[in-house]
Amino acid sequence: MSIGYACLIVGLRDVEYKTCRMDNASETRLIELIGHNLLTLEKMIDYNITNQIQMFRITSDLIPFGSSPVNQIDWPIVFKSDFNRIGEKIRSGLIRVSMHPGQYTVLNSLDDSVVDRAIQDLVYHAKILDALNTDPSSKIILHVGGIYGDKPAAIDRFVTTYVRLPDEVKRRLVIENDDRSYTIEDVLAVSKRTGAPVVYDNLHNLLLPSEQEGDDLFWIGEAKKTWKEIDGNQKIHYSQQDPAKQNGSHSQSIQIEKFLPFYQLLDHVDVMLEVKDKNLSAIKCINCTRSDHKIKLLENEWSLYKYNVLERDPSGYQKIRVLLKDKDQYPALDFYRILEKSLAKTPTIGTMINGFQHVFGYFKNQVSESERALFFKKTDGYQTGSETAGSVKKYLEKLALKYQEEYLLKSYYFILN
DNA sequence: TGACGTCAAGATCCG
DNA sequence: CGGATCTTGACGTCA
Repeated sequence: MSIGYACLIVGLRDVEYKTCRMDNASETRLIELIGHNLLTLEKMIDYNITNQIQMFRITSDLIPFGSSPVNQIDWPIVFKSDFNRIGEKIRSGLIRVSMHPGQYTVLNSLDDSVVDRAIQDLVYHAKILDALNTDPSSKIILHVGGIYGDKPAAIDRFVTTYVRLPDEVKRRLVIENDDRSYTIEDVLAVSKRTGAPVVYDNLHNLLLPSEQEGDDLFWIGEAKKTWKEIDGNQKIHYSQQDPAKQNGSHSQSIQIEKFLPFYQLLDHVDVMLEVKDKNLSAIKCINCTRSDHKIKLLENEWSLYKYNVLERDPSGYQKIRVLLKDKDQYPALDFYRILEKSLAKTPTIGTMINGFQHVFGYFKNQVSESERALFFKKTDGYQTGSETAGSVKKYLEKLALKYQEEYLLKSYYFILN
Protein backbone atom coordinates (compact mmCIF):
# COMPACT_ATOMS: atom_id res chain seq x y z
CA MET A 1 0.00 0.00 0.00
CA SER A 2 2.46 2.66 -1.12
CA ILE A 3 1.60 6.17 -2.23
CA GLY A 4 3.74 7.97 -4.76
CA TYR A 5 4.01 10.87 -7.18
CA ALA A 6 5.12 11.52 -10.72
CA CYS A 7 8.41 12.70 -12.13
CA LEU A 8 9.11 16.07 -10.54
CA ILE A 9 9.75 17.45 -7.09
CA VAL A 10 8.19 20.70 -5.96
CA GLY A 11 9.93 22.91 -3.42
CA LEU A 12 13.49 21.61 -3.60
CA ARG A 13 16.21 23.88 -4.90
CA ASP A 14 18.49 22.82 -7.72
CA VAL A 15 16.62 19.63 -8.51
CA GLU A 16 15.61 20.13 -12.12
CA TYR A 17 15.85 18.25 -15.35
CA LYS A 18 17.40 19.90 -18.37
CA THR A 19 16.91 19.34 -22.04
CA CYS A 20 17.70 21.11 -25.30
CA ARG A 21 16.26 21.76 -28.72
CA MET A 22 16.83 19.19 -31.39
CA ASP A 23 19.09 21.64 -33.29
CA ASN A 24 21.42 21.85 -30.32
CA ALA A 25 21.52 18.16 -29.53
CA SER A 26 25.21 17.59 -30.16
CA GLU A 27 26.93 14.59 -28.60
CA THR A 28 28.80 16.71 -26.06
CA ARG A 29 25.67 18.63 -25.09
CA LEU A 30 23.68 15.42 -24.71
CA ILE A 31 26.33 13.79 -22.54
CA GLU A 32 26.38 16.89 -20.37
CA LEU A 33 22.58 16.85 -20.05
CA ILE A 34 22.37 13.13 -19.31
CA GLY A 35 24.99 13.46 -16.58
CA HIS A 36 23.11 16.37 -15.07
CA ASN A 37 19.75 14.60 -15.27
CA LEU A 38 21.06 11.46 -13.61
CA LEU A 39 22.30 13.58 -10.70
CA THR A 40 18.85 15.15 -10.56
CA LEU A 41 17.22 11.71 -10.49
CA GLU A 42 19.56 10.69 -7.71
CA LYS A 43 18.59 13.75 -5.65
CA MET A 44 14.95 12.81 -6.13
CA ILE A 45 15.58 9.26 -4.99
CA ASP A 46 17.47 10.60 -1.96
CA TYR A 47 14.51 12.84 -1.19
CA ASN A 48 12.12 9.90 -1.48
CA ILE A 49 14.24 7.85 0.89
CA THR A 50 14.39 10.68 3.43
CA ASN A 51 10.65 11.13 3.24
CA GLN A 52 9.82 7.43 3.11
CA ILE A 53 8.08 7.71 -0.22
CA GLN A 54 8.09 4.26 -1.73
CA MET A 55 6.57 4.82 -5.10
CA PHE A 56 7.88 7.14 -7.78
CA ARG A 57 7.49 7.67 -11.50
CA ILE A 58 10.70 8.45 -13.36
CA THR A 59 10.34 11.12 -16.03
CA SER A 60 10.49 10.14 -19.69
CA ASP A 61 12.73 13.18 -20.17
CA LEU A 62 15.58 11.60 -18.21
CA ILE A 63 17.59 11.04 -21.40
CA PRO A 64 16.96 13.90 -23.84
CA PHE A 65 15.87 12.48 -27.20
CA GLY A 66 16.26 9.08 -25.62
CA SER A 67 14.38 7.25 -28.34
CA SER A 68 15.38 9.44 -31.25
CA PRO A 69 18.18 8.80 -33.76
CA VAL A 70 19.39 12.28 -32.80
CA ASN A 71 20.80 10.64 -29.68
CA GLN A 72 23.37 8.02 -30.65
CA ILE A 73 25.00 7.79 -27.24
CA ASP A 74 25.18 4.34 -25.67
CA TRP A 75 24.09 5.88 -22.40
CA PRO A 76 23.43 2.69 -20.40
CA ILE A 77 27.13 1.89 -20.88
CA VAL A 78 28.57 5.40 -20.68
CA PHE A 79 26.67 6.09 -17.44
CA LYS A 80 26.70 2.54 -16.11
CA SER A 81 28.14 3.39 -12.72
CA ASP A 82 25.59 6.16 -12.18
CA PHE A 83 22.72 3.85 -13.08
CA ASN A 84 24.10 1.16 -10.80
CA ARG A 85 24.50 3.53 -7.90
CA ILE A 86 21.03 5.02 -8.28
CA GLY A 87 19.51 1.57 -8.79
CA GLU A 88 21.13 0.44 -5.56
CA LYS A 89 19.53 3.35 -3.71
CA ILE A 90 16.15 2.55 -5.23
CA ARG A 91 16.43 -1.03 -3.99
CA SER A 92 17.67 -0.22 -0.53
CA GLY A 93 14.99 2.45 -0.18
CA LEU A 94 12.36 -0.12 -1.19
CA ILE A 95 11.13 2.30 -3.82
CA ARG A 96 8.95 1.01 -6.60
CA VAL A 97 9.72 3.05 -9.70
CA SER A 98 7.74 3.19 -12.91
CA MET A 99 7.57 5.15 -16.14
CA HIS A 100 4.77 6.53 -18.26
CA PRO A 101 5.32 7.52 -21.88
CA GLY A 102 3.14 10.44 -22.90
CA GLN A 103 0.06 10.63 -25.08
CA TYR A 104 2.22 10.71 -28.19
CA THR A 105 3.47 7.16 -27.90
CA VAL A 106 0.87 5.32 -29.93
CA LEU A 107 1.21 1.63 -30.63
CA ASN A 108 -1.92 1.23 -32.75
CA SER A 109 -1.40 4.04 -35.25
CA LEU A 110 -2.33 3.54 -38.91
CA ASP A 111 1.06 4.96 -39.78
CA ASP A 112 3.79 2.31 -39.55
CA SER A 113 6.50 4.85 -38.88
CA VAL A 114 4.54 6.14 -35.89
CA VAL A 115 4.24 2.56 -34.61
CA ASP A 116 7.95 1.94 -35.12
CA ARG A 117 8.84 5.07 -33.17
CA ALA A 118 6.41 4.10 -30.44
CA ILE A 119 8.14 0.73 -30.12
CA GLN A 120 11.51 2.46 -30.01
CA ASP A 121 10.16 4.70 -27.29
CA LEU A 122 9.00 1.73 -25.21
CA VAL A 123 12.40 0.09 -25.68
CA TYR A 124 13.97 3.33 -24.43
CA HIS A 125 11.80 3.27 -21.29
CA ALA A 126 12.62 -0.39 -20.66
CA LYS A 127 16.32 0.36 -21.10
CA ILE A 128 16.20 2.88 -18.26
CA LEU A 129 14.44 0.50 -15.90
CA ASP A 130 16.87 -2.26 -16.91
CA ALA A 131 19.90 -0.01 -16.46
CA LEU A 132 18.67 0.64 -12.92
CA ASN A 133 18.39 -3.14 -12.42
CA THR A 134 14.79 -2.89 -11.32
CA ASP A 135 12.66 -6.01 -11.11
CA PRO A 136 9.54 -6.68 -13.25
CA SER A 137 7.30 -4.88 -10.75
CA SER A 138 8.74 -1.66 -12.20
CA LYS A 139 6.20 -0.96 -14.88
CA ILE A 140 5.79 1.11 -18.02
CA ILE A 141 2.24 2.44 -18.17
CA LEU A 142 0.75 3.10 -21.58
CA HIS A 143 -2.58 4.11 -23.08
CA VAL A 144 -4.09 2.00 -25.83
CA GLY A 145 -4.00 4.80 -28.40
CA GLY A 146 -6.28 6.22 -31.06
CA ILE A 147 -9.62 5.04 -32.51
CA TYR A 148 -9.28 6.00 -36.21
CA GLY A 149 -13.00 5.63 -36.76
CA ASP A 150 -13.06 1.92 -35.98
CA LYS A 151 -12.44 0.90 -32.40
CA PRO A 152 -12.45 -2.90 -32.85
CA ALA A 153 -9.91 -2.61 -35.67
CA ALA A 154 -7.80 -0.22 -33.60
CA ILE A 155 -7.83 -2.67 -30.71
CA ASP A 156 -6.88 -5.51 -33.06
CA ARG A 157 -3.90 -3.49 -34.24
CA PHE A 158 -2.87 -2.83 -30.64
CA VAL A 159 -2.97 -6.54 -29.88
CA THR A 160 -1.04 -7.47 -33.03
CA THR A 161 1.66 -4.94 -32.25
CA TYR A 162 1.76 -5.91 -28.60
CA VAL A 163 2.53 -9.50 -29.52
CA ARG A 164 5.65 -8.53 -31.43
CA LEU A 165 7.07 -6.24 -28.75
CA PRO A 166 10.46 -7.28 -27.41
CA ASP A 167 10.31 -9.24 -24.15
CA GLU A 168 12.09 -6.53 -22.17
CA VAL A 169 9.15 -4.26 -22.97
CA LYS A 170 6.40 -6.84 -22.64
CA ARG A 171 7.36 -7.88 -19.15
CA ARG A 172 6.90 -4.31 -17.96
CA LEU A 173 4.04 -3.03 -20.06
CA VAL A 174 0.81 -2.10 -18.31
CA ILE A 175 -2.22 -0.51 -19.96
CA GLU A 176 -4.41 2.25 -18.59
CA ASN A 177 -7.88 3.61 -19.32
CA ASP A 178 -7.87 7.12 -20.76
CA ASP A 179 -10.33 10.01 -20.81
CA ARG A 180 -11.25 10.19 -24.49
CA SER A 181 -11.01 6.82 -26.22
CA TYR A 182 -10.65 3.66 -24.16
CA THR A 183 -12.78 2.98 -21.09
CA ILE A 184 -11.68 0.70 -18.29
CA GLU A 185 -13.96 -1.92 -19.79
CA ASP A 186 -12.17 -1.62 -23.15
CA VAL A 187 -8.78 -1.82 -21.50
CA LEU A 188 -9.74 -4.91 -19.49
CA ALA A 189 -10.78 -6.54 -22.77
CA VAL A 190 -7.41 -5.67 -24.28
CA SER A 191 -5.75 -7.14 -21.22
CA LYS A 192 -7.62 -10.41 -21.76
CA ARG A 193 -6.05 -10.68 -25.19
CA THR A 194 -2.54 -9.52 -24.32
CA GLY A 195 -2.01 -10.52 -20.71
CA ALA A 196 -0.90 -6.99 -19.87
CA PRO A 197 -1.92 -5.85 -16.37
CA VAL A 198 -4.29 -2.89 -16.10
CA VAL A 199 -3.88 0.38 -14.23
CA TYR A 200 -7.21 1.89 -13.30
CA ASP A 201 -7.39 5.68 -13.36
CA ASN A 202 -10.30 7.10 -11.37
CA LEU A 203 -10.49 10.52 -13.05
CA HIS A 204 -10.32 9.07 -16.55
CA ASN A 205 -13.14 6.72 -15.62
CA LEU A 206 -15.18 9.65 -14.37
CA LEU A 207 -14.74 11.47 -17.68
CA LEU A 208 -15.12 8.42 -19.88
CA PRO A 209 -17.15 5.81 -18.02
CA SER A 210 -17.75 2.29 -19.27
CA GLU A 211 -21.08 1.15 -20.63
CA GLN A 212 -21.22 -1.34 -17.83
CA GLU A 213 -21.84 0.49 -14.59
CA GLY A 214 -19.46 0.19 -11.71
CA ASP A 215 -17.89 2.33 -9.01
CA ASP A 216 -14.17 2.81 -8.42
CA LEU A 217 -13.99 -0.19 -6.14
CA PHE A 218 -15.65 -2.46 -8.68
CA TRP A 219 -13.23 -1.54 -11.44
CA ILE A 220 -10.25 -1.75 -9.13
CA GLY A 221 -11.41 -5.26 -8.29
CA GLU A 222 -11.65 -6.14 -11.97
CA ALA A 223 -8.25 -4.64 -12.70
CA LYS A 224 -6.73 -6.56 -9.79
CA LYS A 225 -7.39 -9.83 -11.62
CA THR A 226 -4.97 -8.76 -14.37
CA TRP A 227 -2.00 -8.51 -12.00
CA LYS A 228 0.16 -11.62 -11.62
CA GLU A 229 2.52 -12.39 -8.78
CA ILE A 230 5.57 -11.35 -10.79
CA ASP A 231 3.99 -7.97 -11.58
CA GLY A 232 4.03 -6.94 -7.92
CA ASN A 233 1.24 -5.14 -6.12
CA GLN A 234 -1.65 -3.86 -8.17
CA LYS A 235 -1.21 -0.19 -9.07
CA ILE A 236 -3.78 2.48 -9.72
CA HIS A 237 -3.69 6.15 -10.64
CA TYR A 238 -5.58 8.58 -8.46
CA SER A 239 -6.31 12.21 -9.20
CA GLN A 240 -8.88 14.90 -8.54
CA GLN A 241 -10.36 17.34 -11.03
CA ASP A 242 -9.21 20.94 -10.85
CA PRO A 243 -12.56 22.66 -10.30
CA ALA A 244 -11.46 25.86 -12.05
CA LYS A 245 -10.21 24.19 -15.21
CA GLN A 246 -11.78 22.30 -18.07
CA ASN A 247 -11.62 18.60 -18.79
CA GLY A 248 -9.44 16.19 -16.85
CA SER A 249 -7.03 18.78 -15.50
CA HIS A 250 -5.38 17.56 -12.36
CA SER A 251 -5.96 19.54 -9.20
CA GLN A 252 -3.24 21.63 -7.61
CA SER A 253 -3.28 19.51 -4.48
CA ILE A 254 -5.05 16.37 -3.28
CA GLN A 255 -7.99 17.19 -1.03
CA ILE A 256 -7.23 14.93 1.88
CA GLU A 257 -10.84 14.62 2.94
CA LYS A 258 -11.81 13.24 -0.43
CA PHE A 259 -8.78 10.98 -0.65
CA LEU A 260 -9.07 9.22 2.69
CA PRO A 261 -12.49 7.59 2.21
CA PHE A 262 -11.30 6.37 -1.19
CA TYR A 263 -8.03 5.06 0.14
CA GLN A 264 -9.61 3.29 3.08
CA LEU A 265 -11.54 1.03 0.73
CA LEU A 266 -8.37 -0.25 -0.88
CA ASP A 267 -6.60 -3.46 -0.09
CA HIS A 268 -2.97 -3.97 -1.10
CA VAL A 269 -3.02 -1.42 -3.87
CA ASP A 270 -0.22 1.00 -4.73
CA VAL A 271 -1.50 4.47 -5.51
CA MET A 272 0.21 6.84 -7.93
CA LEU A 273 -1.05 10.37 -7.36
CA GLU A 274 -1.33 12.63 -10.37
CA VAL A 275 -1.38 16.13 -8.99
CA LYS A 276 0.33 19.43 -9.62
CA ASP A 277 1.99 19.73 -6.24
CA LYS A 278 3.53 16.28 -6.68
CA ASN A 279 5.61 15.24 -3.64
CA LEU A 280 3.75 17.67 -1.40
CA SER A 281 0.47 15.81 -1.80
CA ALA A 282 2.25 12.47 -1.60
CA ILE A 283 3.68 13.35 1.80
CA LYS A 284 0.32 14.65 2.95
CA CYS A 285 -1.45 11.45 1.97
CA ILE A 286 1.29 9.29 3.46
CA ASN A 287 1.23 11.19 6.74
CA CYS A 288 -2.54 10.77 6.99
CA THR A 289 -2.46 7.02 6.36
CA ARG A 290 0.70 5.83 8.12
CA SER A 291 0.68 3.87 11.36
CA ASP A 292 3.81 5.33 12.98
CA HIS A 293 2.29 8.46 14.47
CA LYS A 294 5.09 10.85 15.28
CA ILE A 295 4.27 14.52 15.83
CA LYS A 296 7.74 15.28 14.48
CA LEU A 297 6.44 14.49 10.99
CA LEU A 298 3.81 17.19 11.25
CA GLU A 299 6.19 19.65 12.88
CA ASN A 300 8.53 19.23 9.96
CA GLU A 301 5.70 19.81 7.51
CA TRP A 302 4.70 22.91 9.44
CA SER A 303 8.22 24.29 9.26
CA LEU A 304 8.01 24.14 5.47
CA TYR A 305 4.56 25.66 5.03
CA LYS A 306 4.20 28.11 7.88
CA TYR A 307 5.00 31.36 6.09
CA ASN A 308 2.80 30.41 3.16
CA VAL A 309 0.00 30.05 5.70
CA LEU A 310 0.90 33.21 7.58
CA GLU A 311 0.89 35.38 4.47
CA ARG A 312 -2.69 34.48 3.65
CA ASP A 313 -4.37 33.37 6.84
CA PRO A 314 -2.98 34.53 10.21
CA SER A 315 -5.83 32.87 12.08
CA GLY A 316 -5.12 29.54 10.37
CA TYR A 317 -1.50 30.05 11.43
CA GLN A 318 -2.55 30.39 15.04
CA LYS A 319 -4.87 27.40 14.83
CA ILE A 320 -2.08 25.15 13.63
CA ARG A 321 0.30 26.39 16.31
CA VAL A 322 -2.24 25.44 18.94
CA LEU A 323 -2.97 22.13 17.23
CA LEU A 324 0.67 21.05 17.30
CA LYS A 325 1.28 21.98 20.96
CA ASP A 326 0.37 18.60 22.41
CA LYS A 327 3.36 16.43 21.59
CA ASP A 328 1.55 13.20 22.45
CA GLN A 329 -1.05 13.64 19.74
CA TYR A 330 -0.87 13.11 16.00
CA PRO A 331 -3.56 15.36 14.52
CA ALA A 332 -2.56 14.80 10.89
CA LEU A 333 -5.99 15.13 9.34
CA ASP A 334 -6.84 18.31 11.26
CA PHE A 335 -3.44 19.75 10.42
CA TYR A 336 -3.84 19.24 6.68
CA ARG A 337 -7.45 20.34 6.75
CA ILE A 338 -6.49 23.73 8.16
CA LEU A 339 -3.46 23.89 5.89
CA GLU A 340 -5.56 23.31 2.77
CA LYS A 341 -8.11 25.90 3.84
CA SER A 342 -5.44 28.48 4.58
CA LEU A 343 -3.53 27.94 1.36
CA ALA A 344 -6.77 28.36 -0.59
CA LYS A 345 -7.24 31.85 0.75
CA THR A 346 -6.28 34.96 -1.17
CA PRO A 347 -3.76 37.07 0.71
CA THR A 348 -4.55 40.68 1.51
CA ILE A 349 -1.97 43.43 1.39
CA GLY A 350 -1.92 43.39 5.18
CA THR A 351 -1.37 39.65 5.54
CA MET A 352 1.35 39.70 2.89
CA ILE A 353 3.23 42.48 4.66
CA ASN A 354 2.87 40.62 7.92
CA GLY A 355 4.58 37.70 6.19
CA PHE A 356 7.37 39.90 4.81
CA GLN A 357 8.08 41.26 8.26
CA HIS A 358 8.19 37.86 9.92
CA VAL A 359 10.60 36.62 7.30
CA PHE A 360 12.71 39.76 7.41
CA GLY A 361 13.07 39.12 11.12
CA TYR A 362 15.49 36.30 10.29
CA PHE A 363 18.13 38.73 9.13
CA LYS A 364 17.22 42.03 10.64
CA ASN A 365 20.33 41.84 12.85
CA GLN A 366 22.73 40.97 10.05
CA VAL A 367 21.64 43.12 7.13
CA SER A 368 23.40 46.33 6.18
CA GLU A 369 21.64 49.66 6.53
CA SER A 370 21.10 49.88 2.79
CA GLU A 371 19.60 46.39 2.71
CA ARG A 372 17.28 47.29 5.53
CA ALA A 373 16.31 50.50 3.77
CA LEU A 374 15.67 48.68 0.52
CA PHE A 375 13.46 46.16 2.28
CA PHE A 376 11.33 48.93 3.77
CA LYS A 377 11.25 50.78 0.49
CA LYS A 378 10.02 47.66 -1.29
CA THR A 379 7.45 46.93 1.39
CA ASP A 380 6.14 50.49 1.15
CA GLY A 381 6.14 50.19 -2.62
CA TYR A 382 4.06 47.07 -2.33
CA GLN A 383 1.60 48.84 -0.05
CA THR A 384 1.17 51.70 -2.48
CA GLY A 385 0.99 49.47 -5.52
CA SER A 386 4.26 50.33 -7.26
CA GLU A 387 5.84 46.99 -6.34
CA THR A 388 4.50 43.46 -6.65
CA ALA A 389 4.46 40.96 -3.80
CA GLY A 390 6.62 38.75 -5.97
CA SER A 391 9.39 41.29 -6.20
CA VAL A 392 9.44 41.83 -2.44
CA LYS A 393 9.66 38.08 -1.96
CA LYS A 394 12.41 37.86 -4.56
CA TYR A 395 14.37 40.37 -2.55
CA LEU A 396 13.80 38.45 0.67
CA GLU A 397 14.97 35.33 -1.10
CA LYS A 398 18.12 37.13 -2.16
CA LEU A 399 18.77 38.00 1.46
CA ALA A 400 18.03 34.45 2.56
CA LEU A 401 20.57 33.17 0.05
CA LYS A 402 23.17 35.76 1.02
CA TYR A 403 22.84 35.07 4.74
CA GLN A 404 22.22 31.36 4.23
CA GLU A 405 19.04 31.17 6.28
CA GLU A 406 18.55 27.43 5.90
CA TYR A 407 15.18 27.40 7.58
CA LEU A 408 13.79 29.83 5.04
CA LEU A 409 15.61 28.33 2.08
CA LYS A 410 14.21 24.89 2.84
CA SER A 411 10.70 26.22 3.28
CA TYR A 412 8.12 26.69 0.54
CA TYR A 413 7.80 30.42 1.19
CA PHE A 414 9.74 31.45 -1.90
CA ILE A 415 8.59 28.56 -4.02
CA LEU A 416 4.82 28.14 -3.78
CA ASN A 417 2.92 30.78 -5.75
C1' DT B 1 -4.50 24.01 -39.34
C1' DG B 2 -4.99 24.51 -34.48
C1' DA B 3 -6.07 22.50 -29.98
C1' DC B 4 -4.75 19.35 -26.76
C1' DG B 5 -0.75 18.73 -22.39
C1' DT B 6 3.70 19.25 -20.49
C1' DC B 7 7.89 21.01 -19.45
C1' DA B 8 11.94 23.85 -20.10
C1' DA B 9 14.69 26.25 -23.76
C1' DG B 10 15.17 30.20 -26.13
C1' DA B 11 13.78 34.84 -27.39
C1' DT B 12 12.43 39.24 -26.31
C1' DC B 13 11.13 42.95 -23.51
C1' DC B 14 12.00 46.17 -19.69
C1' DG B 15 14.07 49.06 -16.29
C1' DC C 1 23.14 43.85 -17.63
C1' DG C 2 20.01 40.96 -15.19
C1' DG C 3 15.50 39.76 -14.39
C1' DA C 4 10.78 39.07 -15.87
C1' DT C 5 7.67 37.56 -19.35
C1' DC C 6 6.34 35.60 -23.77
C1' DT C 7 6.88 32.13 -27.41
C1' DT C 8 8.50 27.87 -29.22
C1' DG C 9 9.52 23.02 -29.55
C1' DA C 10 8.62 17.94 -29.44
C1' DC C 11 5.25 14.40 -29.87
C1' DG C 12 0.19 12.19 -32.63
C1' DT C 13 -4.73 12.51 -33.03
C1' DC C 14 -8.86 14.56 -34.07
C1' DA C 15 -12.19 18.15 -35.23
